[in-house]
Parts: sequence; C-alpha cells; structure tokens
Amino acid sequence: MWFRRDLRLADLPALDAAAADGAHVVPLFVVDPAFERSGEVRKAFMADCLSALDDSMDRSLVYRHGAPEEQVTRLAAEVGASDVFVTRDYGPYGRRRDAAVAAALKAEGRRLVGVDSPYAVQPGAVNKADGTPYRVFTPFSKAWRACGWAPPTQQPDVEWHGAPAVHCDGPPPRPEVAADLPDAGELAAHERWDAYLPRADTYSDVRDLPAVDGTSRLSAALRWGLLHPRQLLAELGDGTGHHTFTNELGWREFYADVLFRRPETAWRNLNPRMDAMAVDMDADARRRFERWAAGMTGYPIIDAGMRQLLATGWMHNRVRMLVASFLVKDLHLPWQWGARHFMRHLVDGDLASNSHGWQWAAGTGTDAAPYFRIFNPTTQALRFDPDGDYVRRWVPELAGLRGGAVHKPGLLRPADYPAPIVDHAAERDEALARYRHVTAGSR
DNA sequence: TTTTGAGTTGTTCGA
DNA sequence: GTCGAACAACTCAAA
Repeated sequence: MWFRRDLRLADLPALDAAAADGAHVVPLFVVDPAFERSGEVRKAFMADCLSALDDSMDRSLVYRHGAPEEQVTRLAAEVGASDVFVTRDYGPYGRRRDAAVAAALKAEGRRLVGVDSPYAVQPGAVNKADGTPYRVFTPFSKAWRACGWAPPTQQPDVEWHGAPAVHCDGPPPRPEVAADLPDAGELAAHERWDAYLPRADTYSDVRDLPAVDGTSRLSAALRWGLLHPRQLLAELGDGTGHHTFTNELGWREFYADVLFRRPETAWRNLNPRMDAMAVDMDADARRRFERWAAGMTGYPIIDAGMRQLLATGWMHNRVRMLVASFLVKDLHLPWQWGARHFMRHLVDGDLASNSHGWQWAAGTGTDAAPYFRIFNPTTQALRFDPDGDYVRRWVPELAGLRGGAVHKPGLLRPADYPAPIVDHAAERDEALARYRHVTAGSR
C-alpha cells in the first residue's frame, strides 16, 4: 500500500483492496524530491500527519527517499509484492508519476492498482447529456449530487507487523516552524469534524465572517486525506447550512474535474481570450508583490489576511477572495504569482482548488466572476469584519483603533503601519480600462 | 429548434 | 437614504 495524499486508515478503499483475503500489507511512503518545492509549513504538517499515520499502524510505515518509479519498484521487489495499491491521483504531476511507476512495475511483472479517488465522485465522471463537461458550477453541482456516493467503509482489520523487516529510510525532515498548525492525523481530523458537525447548521450564516470560528477548518485534513469527503457527506443533511457546506465540497470536486480535463490550466488561463490582459511584471510590480506577500499594503483587511497566512498556514476564505482580487485588480499582477505564494504557504494548498480559485478571482477561469466585479477592500472589511476584531488580531500596529475604524486608519494611522500602497478607486478604473482593452481587441 | 433566464461570493452611479 | 440599473460575455437548462 503506497500512501500519497490519503494519510488515513479508515474508509480507504485502496487499503481495503490491498488487505483483502488477509493479504500481508507493507505500507510505504515515498519522500519524493518533488516535495522540496513545498513551503516549510506544508512540510511540517505532512511530517506530523505521517508520524500519526505511522503510530496508527504500530510504526510499520516504510519510508523511502527518492524518485517514486525507482523506490516503489525496488520495495515491491524486496518484499515480493505482486500488486502495489494506491488511491488514484488525478492531478497533472500525480498522473505523470503514476504512469511512470506503473510502467516500471509492469516491466517486472507487477501491477500498480489504482482504487478510488480523493473525491466523492471521481473527476471526469460528471458530464452533460451530450457527454461534454460542465463549465458552470450550479448545473455541475446538480449533476454531481445526482451521481451519489458510496457510504464510508470501516477501518480494515489489518495485522501490522511493527518495525519493518525491510530497510527503512527516516521520515521526511520536519522543519521547525513558528506557525500554529492544525492538529495532525486522522484521529484529530475526526475529532474536529465531530465537534463541528453540531454547528454546521450555522455555516451559511457565519462562514463569511473571518473573526468568527464559523467553519470546519477541515481543508488541510481533506487535502492530506486524513478523512474522505464521503465521511462528511454521509452525515450532512438538507438544511440550509448543511446544503451550503455540501456545495463547498462540490466546488472542490468541480475544480478537480476541471483540472483533470485541462491539466495545463494549473498555471495557464482557462479562457485564452484573457491572455491579452495586460499585467505588470517589471521591477515595480515585484516590489508591489513583496508588499502584498508580507502584509504591508496599507489596506488593513488585506494585510491581516496575508499575515494570518504566514503565521498559521491558513487564511479565511472570504479574505482569500479579497487578497486575490487585490493582487489582480488593484496591483495588476499575474494571478500565478499569488497562486504560487498560496501553494507555498497554505497547509491546505490543493493545486486544483488553488489554481481555479485564483482563476475565478482573476476572471480567467471556469464560471469566472465578471471582471467588473471588483472587491472594494474597505467596503468588504466593514461588511464582514464590522467590529474590526479580525484585523486587530493580525495587525497589532492597529490594535489601538476601536471597532470598524480599524479598517480606515486615515489620519489615525500609527507610524509603524504603512500608508496604502495604491489608491483603490484609481486602480479599479485602471483594471476596468485594461479589461475594456481586451474585450475591444477581440471584437 | 429556438428562446429565455439564470448564473457563489460586487460596486458605483444616478434617480 | 434607498433602490434599480449598468457594468460583458458566455454557458447551460428549461420552457
């Protein structure tokens, strides 16, 4: 059983298949050199989840460092495995990697057996009546719900054998990070869900308020497969809050489906007409990006979000939209710069959701926001953080400003907090002018 | 087959 | 102060 982004034992059909008929299961995790590109916070969380997984199987997990097509093949030969079981990966890198591993195994008479997916409905399965994919979320979500999903399975009764009989490299290095990470591991994820579910009926009312603990905070658990969305869907009902929560899981599956069908859109515009949009990439653009990334734009809600990201590896969804809109429409930078920063720092960073969330904000993607829908960071802050508590938590320089006044420091701006780096009204006009240029050029 | 209306997350302007 | 229109262009499903 080769674990990748499914670091759990319960409701894991690939493990069920591996352990069928009492077969001896050797659990493997390959520390792929590709992980080197990850940010420190992501590496730390992954290492913690692996440690918890290893604990849950009596420290049987075999670590191997290196290219998967070599390491998987070598271990399979060492233990005489006829089959290597995996949960299928639908991402661009994972598909290439798995094709290479499958070919290497096949050359030695072994099989790579893909089972299940990280989704309730596997990417590629939801189609319109004519067989083509949906490009708008709402009709997708109706068809997705109509597909239905299997109930979760119980944890299989696998007999783990303790310390591996074969050579085992050490676990991946666990960087020391200042970030306040979520509790790692399958058990912690289930405890979080059990604690959240009784409050899920309030989801649609409070999910947009970044100062409130009004969401499940299970995004990282879903990303690393500490639990499967089936396990959540099985317990969600039809009330407004539960329906909205289910829709958010649907968005995750929608974007996985889009990326599966169009893998190049991880970093390229889905809508090629938007390739003509003028974006800034000069030295001043890089300077503006650095200010954005550091949380020093002078717009309090933007800076609070960017600092929350650096401090915790997570950012509230409403604020993700605001900082994304700000990067694209106020700073006129390529959405890919922001997407890359998010992937480096988010513990829940998922290529499909991240890239297409950014493309939604940038107006380049599937079912994209109309380009003229430009968030006003101050208006949004006053609406969704009316008491200013979120900003004061993450921007201590502004702690002396009371209530919503924290969103408009103006003349009360402390000396250690920056003045706004751009004027929103002027940059809004600039963004609309650039957009008009694109649409005029295509007529 | 064609038409029609709706579509995650908004803002501004003018009546 | 409130309210509706305008801001683009295209997809999709139902009528």
